[in-house]
Amino acid sequence: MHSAGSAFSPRSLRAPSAAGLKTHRHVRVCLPFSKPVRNRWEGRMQVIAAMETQLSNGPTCNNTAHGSNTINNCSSPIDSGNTEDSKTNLIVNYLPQSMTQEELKSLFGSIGEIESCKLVRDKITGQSLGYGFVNYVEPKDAEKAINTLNGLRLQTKTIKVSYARPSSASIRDANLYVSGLPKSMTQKELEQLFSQYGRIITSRILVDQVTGMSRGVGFIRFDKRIEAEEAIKGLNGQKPPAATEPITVKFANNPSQKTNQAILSQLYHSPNRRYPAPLAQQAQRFRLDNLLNMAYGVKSRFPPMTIDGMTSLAGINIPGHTGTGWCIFVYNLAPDADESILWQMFGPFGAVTNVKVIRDFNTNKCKGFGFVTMTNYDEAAMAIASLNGYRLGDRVLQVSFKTNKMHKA
DNA sequence: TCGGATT
Repeated sequence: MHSAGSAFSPRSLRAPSAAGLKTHRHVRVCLPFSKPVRNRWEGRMQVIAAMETQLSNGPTCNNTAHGSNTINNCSSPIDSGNTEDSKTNLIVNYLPQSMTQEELKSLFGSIGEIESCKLVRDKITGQSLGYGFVNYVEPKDAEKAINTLNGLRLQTKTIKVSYARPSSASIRDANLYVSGLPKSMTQKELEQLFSQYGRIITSRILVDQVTGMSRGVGFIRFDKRIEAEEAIKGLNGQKPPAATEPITVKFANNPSQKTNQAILSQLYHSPNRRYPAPLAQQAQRFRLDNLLNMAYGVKSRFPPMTIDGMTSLAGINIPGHTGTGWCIFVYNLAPDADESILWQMFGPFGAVTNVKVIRDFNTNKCKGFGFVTMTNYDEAAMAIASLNGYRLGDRVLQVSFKTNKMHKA
């Protein structure tokens, strides 16, 4: 966030460092004084100022890292001896979702002449996938771009600029999703665990945005797909050293899938939707109950605009409320229930952002319950009031806001 | 009978 009247904050730039890559994350920018260089900085600042003004603070979107440097990359003799790697082609990761190819070119063009520039987009939706490629004419400019733009803060993102690996089929689908990690495990320990299977390109442990604590899940991108396959064979279901629970290792979802799902969900809920869901008419029947509920003040009990402030400032717990919406517990689902039934049941009531059927790890059958996240309180309340007691097949569902208490004896 | 977590 920047103050009014100064769209550009110098602290969001990393200063160029004589030492090179890694030492200047918190160093203030010092403007060089020679005229051509100074103009470059000014040009870059204008671009960034324009972007920071133009790009609203929207929700953070998925990015994909395909680069060539791990975070604690120590340039090894093996790497530097590789003459096949391009010295002009860069991959830029963690771009703000709304940044266009033109803005990318403008930003990197302030360093030197660009041979080509490509922002990678989702094939179907055209949405940015948050990364792109910049190929310079001169290797010197590529190096300079890494030194001056890697780590640049744009919006809520810190961009990563590194040499791109040569495009190849063998490096595709080499990204792993890891869950069940001990909360105490560090990124370094995660890399140590996986490095026995190959060269790690990127690694990450996701953290809770409020507490900063590990969420026990993360990503490992290997250089080669076969390395990732071997890591799954070797580590999935295994206990890391000193861990009490086994970890799950599988191929990561494509980040564009979630975007597509969200878009489909939005289409589904658009006012112009022509074809109602199979259960919509049945759900409609319950809206009378909803009116009664509203008359009893269900909606006004938690004025939506104040919920976030209440929970964040006072730290109080409201059943079902999470940072991203209202979580609903659905009980008495059949063993063969799947996510689509939850979409069908809850979709007609409003914005559904997530559904989940909880399955047994071994049998993959539904354990009898699931969760639905809805954005708006009143729609979630309506769904609960309507669907609690709903007869699905030969089962009567129980639907309520999710609580924290465990019901196992 | 109240999870998993998808950068």
